[in-house]
Amino acid sequence: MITIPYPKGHKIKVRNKIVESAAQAFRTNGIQDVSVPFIMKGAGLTHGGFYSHFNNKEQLVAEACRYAISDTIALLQKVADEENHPPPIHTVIDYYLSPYHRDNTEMGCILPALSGEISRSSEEVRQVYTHELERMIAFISNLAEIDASKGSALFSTMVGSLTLARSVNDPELSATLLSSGKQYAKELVKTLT
Amino acid sequence: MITIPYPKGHKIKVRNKIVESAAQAFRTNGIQDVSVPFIMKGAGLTHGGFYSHFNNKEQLVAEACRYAISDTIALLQKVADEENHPPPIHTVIDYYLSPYHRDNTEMGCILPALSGEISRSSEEVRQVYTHELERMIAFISNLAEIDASKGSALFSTMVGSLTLARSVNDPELSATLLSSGKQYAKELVKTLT
DNA sequence: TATAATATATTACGATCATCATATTATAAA
DNA sequence: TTTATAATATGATGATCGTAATATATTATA
Repeated sequence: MITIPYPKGHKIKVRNKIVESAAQAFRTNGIQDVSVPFIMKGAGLTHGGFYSHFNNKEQLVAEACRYAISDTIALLQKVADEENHPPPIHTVIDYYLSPYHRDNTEMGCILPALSGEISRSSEEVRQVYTHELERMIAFISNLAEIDASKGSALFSTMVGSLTLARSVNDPELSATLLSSGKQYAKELVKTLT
Repeated sequence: MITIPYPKGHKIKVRNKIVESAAQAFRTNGIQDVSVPFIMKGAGLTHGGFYSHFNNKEQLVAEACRYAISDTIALLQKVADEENHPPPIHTVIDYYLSPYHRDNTEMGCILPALSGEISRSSEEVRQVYTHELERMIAFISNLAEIDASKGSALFSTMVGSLTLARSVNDPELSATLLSSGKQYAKELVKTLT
């Protein structure tokens, strides 16, 4: 009676591809600068089918943010597990404030790229963003073995340094922002009460 | 022979009003979300005359950034001069990471609001932005009596804390981001080498 | 193979954008 | 008061956006 015209799970897979495409595009070009047709093309589709997957662009923004931040936490966890010599939090700080992470925004943390725009987004999007940021701060605090208050200051330093390092034109200033951010972040972990 | 139909300095005054209108609008709503007609309306004009003042929107963005950051440095200088009891840098940190500054973006520092978008702007805009950020870091370093490297870490912490505090939905987390940012920024000034 | 149902593509709509061409207004000088 | 011209307004253009309606393509089942 009931026929299933496409393979089971097909739509979910396509939907995930759209979210992945959006997450990558948003990190590179912001939210407002990325159009629905562009996102759909990135997922190998045309724009028409978009609204059979999402109610509107805002809903996709929320899902893409959740996906991107979860993805970054998982990546940082992997980075922390890789090296055993320095404290794991040092490895994560070094990665987060590396030239590689600065220069490859499409694969990197979404927070420095989008926090400004998120402040002006819908409550739905901010709700998701808040929850994921809480998870990120918990992850960082746990890794550094500090409380959440200190952890939020640590992560703020990391985000601020990366944000500014990406915004400037001068390679030397950008390098200074990264390295001084690294140094202070590490000292913050052990020095401050 | 040569007649001057409008009062001397009239056009410059109007041009400045456009830049002020843009600076305020960009801080509140970002660059891409603010249209030329909207900016012109904010200056009491219609959109048509825009291109007799500026070659394009990008040029206005650069000028508005320069204006806004200079304006903020001047404001912070005033804040520093107001109170004499605590070290001036503490007064500035307290102001920068206050709920008032977080909640009144249209009058506040442009850097947390726009750094993400600036990363994806033209070289012309990034050039101006870089120069003004250098001035800001010099101002902060001088006020805190620390070197520019440490000053850039300090300012990164301030920017990161304010950016994240503005992006989240939860008042408690936002307050934590502000207060822990304040605390560690102050400790950074005196503690770290 | 034919059918039914669903996923995707094509096309269209109204809005808004940056930009530009042209018309109108305002005012200093004659 | 008239005139010349700079400053501003009006209106238009082509592009692109988010969104929706409709047509086509796809494939598990009968």
